[in-house]
Amino acid sequence: MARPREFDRELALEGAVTVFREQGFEGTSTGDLTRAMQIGRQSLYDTFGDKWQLYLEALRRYTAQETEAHLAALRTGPRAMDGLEILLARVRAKAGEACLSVGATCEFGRRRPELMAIQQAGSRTLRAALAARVREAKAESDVGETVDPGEAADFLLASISAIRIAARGGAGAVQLQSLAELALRALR
Amino acid sequence: MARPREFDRELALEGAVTVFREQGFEGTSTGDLTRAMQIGRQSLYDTFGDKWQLYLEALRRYTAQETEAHLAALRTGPRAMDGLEILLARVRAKAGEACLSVGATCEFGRRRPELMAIQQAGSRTLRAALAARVREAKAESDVGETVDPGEAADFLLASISAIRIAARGGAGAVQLQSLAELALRALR
DNA sequence: CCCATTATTGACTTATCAGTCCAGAATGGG
DNA sequence: CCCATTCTGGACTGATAAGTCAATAATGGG
Repeated sequence: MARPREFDRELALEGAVTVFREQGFEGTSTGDLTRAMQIGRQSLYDTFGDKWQLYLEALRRYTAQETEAHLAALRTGPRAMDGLEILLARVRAKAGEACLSVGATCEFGRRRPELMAIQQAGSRTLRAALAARVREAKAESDVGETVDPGEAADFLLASISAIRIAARGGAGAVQLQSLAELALRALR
Repeated sequence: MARPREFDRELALEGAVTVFREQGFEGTSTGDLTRAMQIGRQSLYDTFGDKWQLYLEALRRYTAQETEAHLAALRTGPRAMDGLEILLARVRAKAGEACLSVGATCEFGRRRPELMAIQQAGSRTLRAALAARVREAKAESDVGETVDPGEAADFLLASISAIRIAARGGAGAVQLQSLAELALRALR
């Protein structure tokens, strides 16, 4: 048999995610990547194809993990509104590191269909879960009757981005909290 | 006397702003710049220093213009709340082109002090004007009594970014409108 | 009309980038 | 213990990047 690879593929990918989050695609060199991933240049190309494929895979991984974490937070009870609050609390707590999804959107806009597809796959399920939770919260009278759950879901997704950008721009924990509070206030 | 320059400095700068907005700093080559600015390579370096200096000046110009436009919208009456609505309407209408400020924040975070300084200079005056207007709207009972004007101002700034990111990600006019409506609803 | 001065143009330099090649090292089934 | 296979690391390549240089063109005060 052949020599087994010395590095952990998932661990390496995680390293790539970290660099791409901080520096974006264009701002990251293959040297940055091999250093962060702790693998050799050739291993990178053998394992992931090229820089762009690696970026796509990093985004896929990031999106999947992030979506999962959001869904888990959202499930928190007892009331649906608790889930929404916990979700935003998590976003605030993790806002110190840049969001790869926001970064990708800023960097490429709608120019890369493959990118759009990955983004939308993640946001669709999240949006649906958010809308469902808003509907519950409405039934529990924590959300106003005139609020459309779909619109609210989009608004919450946008608010998550807003909190993350604010953090990247230097907003402190207190400010992020008031952003989250006001976002939820919009649903009352 | 010497030969006068053949191009309009301000017009050239506007061209630079356009490219940087769409492609970011790292994503823009000097070739992209000279093409968009309609000037020669040497003229670019003679007039603006280097790519980074040009980026800073583009951001300064963009921020100044954008701040001015926001302030003008904000002044609209008769009620203070009208100013806020008009401001967000303008943001929605212009969201087709990327925001250079959001782009800079995503691309560089808090890594470049010069960049931070330019950003903050613009957002300080805008934040103050927003807070003042919220205070007025409060007096006119269009904004809830428990709302802190400073926090509301930060929230509105964040919402502006959110609308722009949503648009860059492909959100349509209808969706942007509901985002703006919900943002204002938070102040009620 | 001349010439000091500045603008323009395109060729040039140096560095870095993404991606490839190759030689050597490690593995484990036979 | 051998060797087909696969991994690894460093040297290499071609392209493109930012930034400079030098030769030429245009201007207008003297």
